[in-house]
Amino acid sequence: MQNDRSRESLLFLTDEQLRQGIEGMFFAYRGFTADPDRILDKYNYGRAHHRALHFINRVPGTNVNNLLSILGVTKQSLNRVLRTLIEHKLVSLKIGTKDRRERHLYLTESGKSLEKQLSTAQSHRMREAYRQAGPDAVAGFKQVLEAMMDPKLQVTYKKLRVS
Amino acid sequence: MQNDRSRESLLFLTDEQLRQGIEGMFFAYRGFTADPDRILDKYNYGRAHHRALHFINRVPGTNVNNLLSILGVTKQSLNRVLRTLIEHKLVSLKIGTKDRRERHLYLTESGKSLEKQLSTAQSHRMREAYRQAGPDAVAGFKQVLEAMMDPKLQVTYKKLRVS
DNA sequence: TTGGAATGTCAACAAGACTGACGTAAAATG
DNA sequence: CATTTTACGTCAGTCTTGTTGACATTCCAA
Repeated sequence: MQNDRSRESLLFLTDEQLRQGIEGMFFAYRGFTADPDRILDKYNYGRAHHRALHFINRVPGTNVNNLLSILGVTKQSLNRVLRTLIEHKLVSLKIGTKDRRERHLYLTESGKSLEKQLSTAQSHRMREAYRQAGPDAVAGFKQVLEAMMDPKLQVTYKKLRVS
Repeated sequence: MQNDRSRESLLFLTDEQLRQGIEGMFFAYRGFTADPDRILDKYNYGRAHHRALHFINRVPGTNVNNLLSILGVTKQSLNRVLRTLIEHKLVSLKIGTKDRRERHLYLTESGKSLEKQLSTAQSHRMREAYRQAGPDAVAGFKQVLEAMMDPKLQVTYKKLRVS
């Protein structure tokens, strides 16, 4: 068993297999973003807006620093996106009661509505891919994705899972 | 069996499951590009250069149009990248013998060397992720990725596989 | 009370994507 | 042979999203 396992592990990790994984990630990510991108275009937003909406929805009341660490961009970059979302009333700010330096972020009703539109489109493709591949494949898919993350992001990812 | 299958399929496709897949793709893609990005930075290149090098290496002698359809960008965008790669002697041009309008693209020795550096770094992470997840997980990973692609890109992806 | 943390903002810049328009060479076609 | 189409390059301008650096404000905590 241990031997079979080892042999298999050695065999299946050919350069060709790895290359397929690399190209798979590249092409799949294009598909992954394609549907939301079309919706965002209509409202003159970009992927950065989508990401902000997604994680504010996911962690309502998050402060800016927390969001920054999830998104992995600079505050200046996030701030520009956040400013337009606030101007357009998709995101609302609440100044912290305990620590009044902190700004807590929430989606407004229209923010929730757009987020829903985007996640529905993205989930639809994900659902179809899951359905085609089957439950076992999905389990494997997630295992590999998780193992591919930087350790810190892996922690972030898991935290989101339980919160 | 059919019933179990159906029930399982319905059960495991919860919103939470789909959301995890979405966030998994987001965080994993960051890991996926992190190592090559560090190398590219040192040479003042970007991801666009990496992608061009990767696919020219993968399909030596490809013409510009074919590369465009793989990368899914405009010719102006690709041209900018290609121009610097040619100036820096990482890529060489050969005018087609049969159709002299076509430019066939090849990596030079230094081009191959940089591509090797990049793909080694990227493969290393992929290999580790594969090793951690195991062979069955890898098979599932690829199935889901493939099912997530746009149909046209799925064809492109498969063509690269056999060529 | 003062240092540092959290946040915002201004400015400048770069990569990398886009559109649109135009030019050239060569192949394909009527 | 004349015309059209194709392949490719290029110029110009715009947009999004990222970066760094500098500086101001607010306010918690030592």
